[in-house]
Amino acid sequence: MTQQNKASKESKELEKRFNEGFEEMVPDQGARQIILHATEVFAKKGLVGTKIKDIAAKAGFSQGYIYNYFKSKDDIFTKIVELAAEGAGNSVKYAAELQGTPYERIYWLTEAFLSPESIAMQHWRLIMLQATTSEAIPEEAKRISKELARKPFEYFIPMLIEGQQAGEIVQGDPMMLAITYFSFIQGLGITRMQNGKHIPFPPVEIVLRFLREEEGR
Amino acid sequence: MTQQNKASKESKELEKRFNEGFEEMVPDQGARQIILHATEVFAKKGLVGTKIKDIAAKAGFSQGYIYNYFKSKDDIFTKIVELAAEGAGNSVKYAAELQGTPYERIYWLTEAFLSPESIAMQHWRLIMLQATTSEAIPEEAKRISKELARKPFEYFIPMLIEGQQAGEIVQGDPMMLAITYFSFIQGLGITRMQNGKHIPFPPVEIVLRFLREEEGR
DNA sequence: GTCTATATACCGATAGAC
DNA sequence: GTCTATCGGTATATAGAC
Repeated sequence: MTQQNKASKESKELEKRFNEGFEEMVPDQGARQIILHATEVFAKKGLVGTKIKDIAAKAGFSQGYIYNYFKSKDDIFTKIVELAAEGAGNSVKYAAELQGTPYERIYWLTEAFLSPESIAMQHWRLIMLQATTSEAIPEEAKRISKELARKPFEYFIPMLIEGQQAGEIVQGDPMMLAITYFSFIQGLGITRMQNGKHIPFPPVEIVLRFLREEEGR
Repeated sequence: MTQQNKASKESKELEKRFNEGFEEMVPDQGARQIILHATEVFAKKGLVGTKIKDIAAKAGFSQGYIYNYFKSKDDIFTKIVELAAEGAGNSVKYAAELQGTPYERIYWLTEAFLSPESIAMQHWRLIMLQATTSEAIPEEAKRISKELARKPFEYFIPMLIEGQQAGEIVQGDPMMLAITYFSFIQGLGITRMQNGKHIPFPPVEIVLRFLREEEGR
């Protein structure tokens, strides 16, 4: 009766992939802790609205101690942007490598993206959003987000083309369809963040209907 | 060949409606000027990232002079949130009143929302986004945005239901479909803001496919 | 009317104490 | 290792000059 109660094991795997590489990219345990807390605060208050004190308080440190791990607030933010962009790319890459038809793989990916459980993913997304829309952002962070934002497309578009050839995906410019897809996902993610888990939310089938080749044609 | 080159006259009318009431709600000419410029800066830098100096410079005033029109930065921001929320409601309301089938009216509305010409509308939307996602926002602004955010739904949902009865719109919980619709629009609007006019963008037909009742069923 | 100058406060980053 | 104290810079809002 209700929407997707149990996520497929594939989508759960994808969620995990999103965070893979975190340990390697940030070897220090304390730094990871700070990043986790900082992500939450940045997502809610923005870069400028976030005070080092806020992050320190959440992480259980004093204000000054943060500077033993990072040399500036911008530094923390930039690192998070890097991790988030990397993670998004990895999810799509892994989805592309799964066993299944193109539509099935896109289905699992969508399921992972929209899962209400993956709060972390929603936070990353809000930070990426700031990195790409706001001007009050360190140049380095903008550069990274621009550079890495292409990765998801690189892996997604071949899946679309494959699906078009198999007659599963609607015809049309694959780049345009990919842009539409990620815009949709972004919009739904934001709605999730704004309203929490308990509003009516579309099942994956509805979200992907714009991509689906109609059987009756 | 390319996507919607000429917008329908209906959608242009809707864009205008978005700004209607601006003069009445902000009678003072100088205040309107400041709001227009402030909207742009807030959209790009966020509330905290925006300095009164930025707004003043754009409006051609000295920093201190702004305070002859508004008593604080929060005051300006809150006013903008109010105007934006009101405008969004008015667009949908007017769309619901147009002559045409439910699907046609939703089509025109979507056209208006996605028009690359209506930069102002995209700016309003980014500010509404901040008002609803950020914690570093005056309480009053949050209250207003929460209260007025329901208006678009009030006018949109009856159109959906009418369309369902006419067999134009897919079956399913109208609230869920409306949430999906506005999420989609929001996501596409953000993509527009991030990338400008010159990336591949879906025509309205593609965007609305998830709402369309399939003929072949 | 509009600008300049300033008081007040806050925050980021450093340096030094324990 | 972790915290406290502080310096310097910057922004808001006001008050007074022209």
